Amino acid sequence: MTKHVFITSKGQLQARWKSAFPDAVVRTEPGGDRPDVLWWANVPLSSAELSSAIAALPGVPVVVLSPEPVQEDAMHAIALGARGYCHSHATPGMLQQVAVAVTHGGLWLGPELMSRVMGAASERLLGEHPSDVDPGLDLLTPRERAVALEVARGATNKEAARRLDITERTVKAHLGAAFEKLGVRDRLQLVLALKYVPVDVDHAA
Amino acid sequence: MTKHVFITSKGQLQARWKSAFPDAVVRTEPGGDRPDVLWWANVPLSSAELSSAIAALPGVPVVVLSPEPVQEDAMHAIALGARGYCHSHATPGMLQQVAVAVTHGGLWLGPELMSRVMGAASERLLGEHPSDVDPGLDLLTPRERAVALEVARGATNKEAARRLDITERTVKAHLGAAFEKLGVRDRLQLVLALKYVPVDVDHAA
DNA sequence: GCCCACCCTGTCCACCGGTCCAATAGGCTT
DNA sequence: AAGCCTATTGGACCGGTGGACAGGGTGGGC
Repeated sequence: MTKHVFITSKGQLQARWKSAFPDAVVRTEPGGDRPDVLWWANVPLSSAELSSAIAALPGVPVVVLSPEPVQEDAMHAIALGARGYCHSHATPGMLQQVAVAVTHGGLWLGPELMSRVMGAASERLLGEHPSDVDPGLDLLTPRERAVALEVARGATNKEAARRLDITERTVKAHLGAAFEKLGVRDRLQLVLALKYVPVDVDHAA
Repeated sequence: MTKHVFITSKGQLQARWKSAFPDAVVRTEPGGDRPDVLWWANVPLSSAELSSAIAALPGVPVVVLSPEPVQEDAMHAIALGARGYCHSHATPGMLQQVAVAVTHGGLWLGPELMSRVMGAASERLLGEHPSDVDPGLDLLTPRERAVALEVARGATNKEAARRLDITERTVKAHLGAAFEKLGVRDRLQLVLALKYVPVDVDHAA
């Protein structure tokens, strides 16, 4: 059975935690035994205390709970080795999700933070060389490509039609072909699929 | 029950995957239905295919499997939105661990990569942050931001509603508010406003 | 207390977007 | 000549989308 230990200076929200994990233990200091998940609700966030707590329990995932999530706090926590960062008012179900994720080796951050962290890490590690990502634009015919680029700039079908001097119907035809070739279902996903291409391409009428 | 779909160009290692997930399905293309986890064993790694596969299944965690893990490949996968990166020769037990972590909202990377990614993200986000924050996201309320991010991943209103556990109507409300605040007219331009800074609106007129 | 911002939901409706059914015409390969 | 790809357009269909009215609930500030 999974053992959960909550560290908190003030005794807040214990009811909610107990609801999520009936066997949870609430403490004011990370002493003694070895939990399966250590929930760090000790506000304000002290880097020193948190890092020593994490260091003292190698292999034990530590999740930081914050009453009002701040991305910068989250980044500090991650930098110190925390495996999760979550709203302390999260629902019991959410806490259970987090627990499952981190006890299985995962990092849990919440959608917004997660995408930000992943984006930042890629930027940092991939750096200047965006590498040769094949854009998929090569798969398209010239006309399909032109339409796709118009759409990727945020144009409606009607606007693209006017700019390319064709009917809206034709725009739809080319777009449909592009969807098919790129394996996407709508214009927004087409833009996402084209996102990773340097947009220096000029679109001449 | 969790449904696992493995995408692979050559049919390798299926026995091991079947061992981990007896109900797994192996395919050569990410077509049709909606799995709970999409395992991407399609080597060599094609950014376009992977990104469109990820975009086509918003909300479905995608885990990339590699016969010989390369950190750079892993970073590309992460940058494209994969929720995990793992050795394709991993034991069934390990794969199950990964599956559990990602299906519960986690990111699974393996200890070494994980610490590297987290370190890089911290450096990038804490170190020097020359206003690299999206200027638009700050204008939005937390809920509007969450909806906007779902939409920015290619989700429809309905899908965003399901993921955020609200009605489609509420998604529209938040989305409409986001449009208003960011001065855009539709979801596609919202995505452009969030991703790109240099938005030349010359053809909005 | 009242006001306000935020969050959530509802109905109605016009429009847009994507896909189905076609057709015509030019260029290219076989 | 036959066959295929590309480009172009038409009509019709229907679901997704966005705006325009609504409202109700909560929590914080004055």
